[in-house]
Amino acid sequence: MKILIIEDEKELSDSIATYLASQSYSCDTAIDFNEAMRKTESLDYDCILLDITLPGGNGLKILESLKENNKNDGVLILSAKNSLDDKISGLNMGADDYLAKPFDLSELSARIAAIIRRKNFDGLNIIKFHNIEVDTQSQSVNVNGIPVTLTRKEFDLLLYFISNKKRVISKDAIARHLWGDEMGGNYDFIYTHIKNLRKKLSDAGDADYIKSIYGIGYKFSD
Amino acid sequence: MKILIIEDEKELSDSIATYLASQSYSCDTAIDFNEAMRKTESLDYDCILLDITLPGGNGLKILESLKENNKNDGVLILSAKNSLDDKISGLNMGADDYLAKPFDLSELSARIAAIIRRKNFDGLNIIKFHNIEVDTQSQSVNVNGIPVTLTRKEFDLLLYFISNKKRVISKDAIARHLWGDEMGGNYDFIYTHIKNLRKKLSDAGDADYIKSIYGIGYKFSD
DNA sequence: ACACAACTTCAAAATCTCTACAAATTCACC
DNA sequence: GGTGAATTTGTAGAGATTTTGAAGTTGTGT
Repeated sequence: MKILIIEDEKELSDSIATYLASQSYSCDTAIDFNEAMRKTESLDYDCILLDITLPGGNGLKILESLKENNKNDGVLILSAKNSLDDKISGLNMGADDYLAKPFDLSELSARIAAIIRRKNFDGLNIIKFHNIEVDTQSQSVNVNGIPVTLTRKEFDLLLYFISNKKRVISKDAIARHLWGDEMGGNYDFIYTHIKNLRKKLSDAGDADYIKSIYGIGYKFSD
Repeated sequence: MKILIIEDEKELSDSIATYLASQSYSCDTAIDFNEAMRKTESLDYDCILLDITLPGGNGLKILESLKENNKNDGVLILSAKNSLDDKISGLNMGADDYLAKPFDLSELSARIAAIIRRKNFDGLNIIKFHNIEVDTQSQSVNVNGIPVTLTRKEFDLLLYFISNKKRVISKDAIARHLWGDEMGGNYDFIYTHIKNLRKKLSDAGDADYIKSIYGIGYKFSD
């Protein structure tokens, strides 16, 4: 799960990132308006932590732009202002939740989990594709009723494929989704994880739904 | 056994918590709608005491959300209103029992015990998994007919595993179930208790049903 | 206050996963 | 078909997680 922390107080931002990393989220950070716009435009996040008061522009603009572009990243607003006004305008603009500073990291994490749950699965935890069932809560996968144990990266990969099924996904998008945006143009680990995932799925009697698109990436479909 | 007390009168909430703690339940509290939603979403309780009239939202909404998410926490409704209406709508929505304020703490405790008994064991006190028999009343365990004495944490752990058999359980879920939600990201005690539990079970001639899921948690199955 | 049991903390060893690199294969284009 | 680039596959070492044994702390009953 990828999270973007938009927050200008570097210390706070770092401590959030460290904590969320320990909860096995991968985090990017943005410290001003421009960096935030750049990252939200080019990448998809499962959840964005958005500080309203930001150098270079109002944080609500970022929210607005997300909605205009039909992105459906979850948004959790962080703000020192505990004013009802901010809360209301944020939620009206489509933010998913609001948290006033200062807050507990454990509370933050609980709310992020709630947002991601709601956003992705409409209250359900099981996503299916043909004979593959992915339970996002228990992080378990069944194929033809047979339980298949995947490693974390394999699970993330399969989940990403399934939630983008029938669409072509670039290796770059996969890389950024699973590892964040700081990585050279080396896709060796994608190749390896895909190989392992393919093997585990086919061992469970599955057709190979992971189609390679030469020069571009992959597509998950039948 | 974990109990959540959703009640905005802090004094009442505290006295319930103190009393139940003396009966060796572990209690969390929530004083308004949002806190209650957060805790019921992220944690599993054996029984939830639910005050209907709550700042921030109607308590019945919480009940509704529990049912939608297929949680099976037991629910005991507390309300000052002794009106038939409230009682009926609560029970219709799947609450397990109803208690009008003011009430005796001893009566409350008796009803909680009844709910937990019903919920977990359908009137029976013995849960089985293959050659393991867990008697929840006497807190005793038999493996292949041989009595095995477990400590309380070990017993809780085994009970949690058995009642969630064949599902992957995150270390986090285990931690929250056995210790509540205030704990850092340290799982050393889980490791130790699992080690001890495994040893006692295998000493009694059991296969190791406790499977480790690397990076996630455990699964109790064959 | 004492003894005993239960629980937690700590650190090492064992195990598993991820990444990096290299060889073999496949693909698109000529 | 030949060629170079891209992908697949195999393997080993680095890194992270879990297991384990043991020591330290807390709690309970007498």
